[in-house]
Amino acid sequence: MKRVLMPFKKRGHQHDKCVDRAVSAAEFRCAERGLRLTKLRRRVLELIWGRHEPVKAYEVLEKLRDEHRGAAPPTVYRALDFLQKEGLVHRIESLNAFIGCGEPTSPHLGQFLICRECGSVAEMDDAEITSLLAAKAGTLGFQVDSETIEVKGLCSECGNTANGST
Amino acid sequence: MKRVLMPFKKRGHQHDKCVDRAVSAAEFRCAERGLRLTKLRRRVLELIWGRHEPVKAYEVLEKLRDEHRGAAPPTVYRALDFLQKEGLVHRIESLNAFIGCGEPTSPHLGQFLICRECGSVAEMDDAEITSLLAAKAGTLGFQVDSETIEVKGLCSECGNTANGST
DNA sequence: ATTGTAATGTTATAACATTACATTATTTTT
DNA sequence: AAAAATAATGTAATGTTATAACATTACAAT
Repeated sequence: MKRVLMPFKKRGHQHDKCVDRAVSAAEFRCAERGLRLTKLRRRVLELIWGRHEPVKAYEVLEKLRDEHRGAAPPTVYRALDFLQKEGLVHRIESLNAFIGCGEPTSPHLGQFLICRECGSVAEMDDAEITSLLAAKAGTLGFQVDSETIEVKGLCSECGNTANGST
Repeated sequence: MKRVLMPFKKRGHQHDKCVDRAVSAAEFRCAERGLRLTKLRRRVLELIWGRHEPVKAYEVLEKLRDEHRGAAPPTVYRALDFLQKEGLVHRIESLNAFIGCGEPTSPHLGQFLICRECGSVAEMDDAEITSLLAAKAGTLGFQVDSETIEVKGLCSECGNTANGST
């Protein structure tokens, strides 16, 4: 019942590590479930993990094309569908973009905090929020299946350095 | 600090009333703010209020064209931008669609409950949810500007009649 | 070897949204 | 009332995001 699946990352952190961790986790998940993390899928996952910001499908496509002639929209969207279904990436609905999942253990929906300045995203999966929302929905007789929660604002790093200090 | 801005509506309710109320509210809001609810904007608002379900921009466009030759995508999107900015309609990000605001007093973001069976939508604006979310975001040093909350599930009417009773 | 299934290739198009610039309508200023 | 300024709309083109439809290839199971 962890709450923060992916915090905001500092500029200049060792990002290779993040990508490696994500790919290893994906390999483990797929092995566990008897699924194939093909070269294509792995590469799309890496490209999504290029930054801690949402990445667009057509950006992935463009990069993919540099190394894989014949890549087309379905190539990317299929890989993304697979990765999403397995909980390895999330779609950010309000941006039409995708981001690597901070903790691809079991598929889940997260709550996303999106910085309006730097674009970075943190992922939470907070049970209190989910259950409060379910309770409130319940008062209207609504049974919740899934939730999309995307919050925009200012991350700590951008908030601190904004037109003020030092 | 009302919580339910628009409940689920029964099949067969007097929907004309809903539309009239929405248009009147819009007229009032615009008068109050010195804005022009032009014929076009009013008509787009009516078309969005055609159902208690999200309506797509190109659906509006198609209907508009029946009565207004020369309607084009910008015609619709401009009207929708205006209506959104004034808090008269909301955009449902996860559906690329729009829905009339249940209580267009002051602009706000709502929390939307979307039935997977019948497609109807209820709108809440629950301060507890908003403040819990802000508090949780705060623990990560994140300042919330705005939130997108869209929940999918089963409304009471569909839940009751689903493959079970009677 | 044959067959079944999953994955990918390929072409085309659907669906959603914006840019850019011309024109018209309305309000404000003189 | 005329001129100027502003707001709204018309129009054409284009940009962006996503899927449909069908062919082919890779891999696994028998």
